[in-house]
Amino acid sequence: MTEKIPQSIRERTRRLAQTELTTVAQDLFLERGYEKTTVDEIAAAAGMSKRTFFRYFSSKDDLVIGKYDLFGDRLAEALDARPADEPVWESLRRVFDITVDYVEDDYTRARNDAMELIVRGSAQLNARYLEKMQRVQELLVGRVASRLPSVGASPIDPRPAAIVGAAFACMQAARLAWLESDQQQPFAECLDKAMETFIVV
Amino acid sequence: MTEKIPQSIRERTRRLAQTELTTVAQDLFLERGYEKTTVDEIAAAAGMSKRTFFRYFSSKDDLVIGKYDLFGDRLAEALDARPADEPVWESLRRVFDITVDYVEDDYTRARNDAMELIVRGSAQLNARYLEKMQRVQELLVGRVASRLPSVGASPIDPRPAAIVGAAFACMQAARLAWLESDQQQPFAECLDKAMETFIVV
DNA sequence: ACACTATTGACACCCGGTGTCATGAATGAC
DNA sequence: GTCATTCATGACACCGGGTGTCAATAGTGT
Repeated sequence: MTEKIPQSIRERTRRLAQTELTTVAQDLFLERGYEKTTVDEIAAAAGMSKRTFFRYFSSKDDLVIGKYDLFGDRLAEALDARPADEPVWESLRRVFDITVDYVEDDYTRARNDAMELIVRGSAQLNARYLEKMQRVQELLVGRVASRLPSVGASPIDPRPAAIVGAAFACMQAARLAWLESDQQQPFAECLDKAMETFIVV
Repeated sequence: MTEKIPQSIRERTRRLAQTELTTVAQDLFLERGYEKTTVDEIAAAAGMSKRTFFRYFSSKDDLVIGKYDLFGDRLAEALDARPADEPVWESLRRVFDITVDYVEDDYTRARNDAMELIVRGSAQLNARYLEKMQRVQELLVGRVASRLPSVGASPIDPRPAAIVGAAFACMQAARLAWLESDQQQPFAECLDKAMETFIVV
């Protein structure tokens, strides 16, 4: 009876080490930039060896953008929770409320924005980020397809992927506009404005 | 009178070496995959040293996706050539005719498709590809913004980026659908179907 | 106290990428 | 034709991200 919860102590210390590592790394990134900070330095600053760092994160990129792996699942879950007869575009907008809450949350905001800048500041990292987002989109495409009035004729329908991709494009655009406007108006409004540009047939 | 054309012999041999390198590399990539092929191997197969390889391509990725740098300029140029009073969505569709021609060209098709598979087969490469495409999009956003009936009120308008992003999402979706349907119907039809899903306000 | 297991660091190694330098070939001037 | 310049090349050493291996050690259960 030493293990009440499936992942206990070991797992918990692991999480601790990871968060410690990320905070230390963030400071270094903000200080001298992502690419000019070596894994050796991060590891040393956290009091461990490079080899051990790679036991906590599969890569240097993963330290920054690894968290987006859960993001996809959360979106998929949220989409499943929407009523089946709701127009897809509306469903997607509601699903993005997850992002809205996350982005507008005062508590995590400062750190998020910092990370956002780090990601945009490195081509390497930005590339990885976009790839992750593509993976996230793939999780949604199937679900959108099943909600679409299928036109049996066409062999493979490009529309589900187009709709999901367009929705993500709106979110990216909204996020960028929001960041560049110094958050004058709520992010939700930016997103609404972007998504209202399109009427989905 | 040894130099009729601004870039002659030197530049020409350079191009030759580059194409030689790419064909050799493609063969190796198709044989054992992108990531399992080292730059040393590519260079050796082309009869040169690794150091020389990097004088022809700035990176291993660049050998595969470097060509997309020109792509952005061509799209921007094509967009500039569209009538100013044409609806943007229509303009973008017409601009994408460049891609349509390229994709459907029988001569380059086999090689393109091979490259496409290589790119999709490597997370690393795919990430870089997406990043390049984002850069391409950035070239178009400003132009779209200037064509949009501007609503002076909003500080920074998310719509231009959203529109361009959505258009690219349509192109990606169409390309994927076309590839997966074994090119039964023309690519242009896939693209039309994807883009007709949206009405841009 | 003992055995077992997970974590760690040290080390060697691979690969992508860069700086440096000496060699050598093509080019141009005389 | 000779000489000097210029550019491409290869060899080499190096950096940083990432992995495999192994021995030492710490934590845990009995």
